[in-house]
Amino acid sequence: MSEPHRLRGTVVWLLGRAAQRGHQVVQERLAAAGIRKWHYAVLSAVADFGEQSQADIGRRLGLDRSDMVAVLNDLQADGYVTREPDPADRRRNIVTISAAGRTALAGFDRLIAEADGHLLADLSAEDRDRLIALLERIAHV
Amino acid sequence: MSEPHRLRGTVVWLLGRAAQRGHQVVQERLAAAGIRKWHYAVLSAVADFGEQSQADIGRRLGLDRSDMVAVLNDLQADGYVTREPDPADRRRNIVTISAAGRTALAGFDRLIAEADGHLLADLSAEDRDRLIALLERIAHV
DNA sequence: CATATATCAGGTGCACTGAAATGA
DNA sequence: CTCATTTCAGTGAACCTGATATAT
Repeated sequence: MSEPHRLRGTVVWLLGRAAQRGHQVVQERLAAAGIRKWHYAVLSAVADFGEQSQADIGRRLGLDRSDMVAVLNDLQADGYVTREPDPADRRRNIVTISAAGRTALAGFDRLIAEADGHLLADLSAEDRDRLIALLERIAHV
Repeated sequence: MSEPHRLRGTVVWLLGRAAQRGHQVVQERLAAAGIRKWHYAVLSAVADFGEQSQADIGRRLGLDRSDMVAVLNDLQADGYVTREPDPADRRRNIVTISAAGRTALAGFDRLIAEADGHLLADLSAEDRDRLIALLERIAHV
């Protein structure tokens, strides 16, 4: 039950399959925590970079402005972030992580680390570093 | 405009970004040819392995039975494949590539090779081999 | 009876576009 | 007036499930 030789030879195909498996591994863990991958990414950005506008977060992560609204609606409903208009520029919403958000994020971190470990179970530490270095050169960074 | 440190450290995230970029590079080329990635994959499978049922192709590629129907509808409408009931087992459709399908596939091959080359432009031949080897160990293969 | 195939209907997450309202 | 931000409405591709008709 092997793949066509054309597909086995293409990196894009292989990359897609690997990423799909990675996504599954992550998703099944995050789903148990009630979130999806973009919730984790946005919450991480808010935690790392402090108060910032939605547009800033979106540009950092490569998340569309439209999807950002939906993700923040969820995070806000869960009490993980707050949205307040920026007094200095009232077009903007300042997004801030809450105490509950930090606590939840710590739990999500463990799930992500577990997913990463599971995905890379067969690779040595050197292989993981090599893979990361190669992917960074492809992902445009 | 950097990423959160949590995301930069996770392979799943990086893998997803790299695959997304790869998908874009492929998609914009295949779209110009009027197909999508699964059309190429299915056509490749039919070309490589000869006449076979839809279910066989789907299992080879990891394509859902439901989406397979839609892809084959398109390929058949384009005259790239034929679907005929198997006389030996009339539940099955025998899928066969046509002459036009082979001609089109040769063109698609060039597009995919170009996309792969573009995606891996910064990598040496050794790096590409290393990347392929590492991805195969992740993709489960 | 159980199993396999092809098909259809539909749901969800994701990437993306267009337009509107508000404000700098 | 131009531009940026947020929000809403909606599209398309990918992934997946359930149900049905048909044949083994």
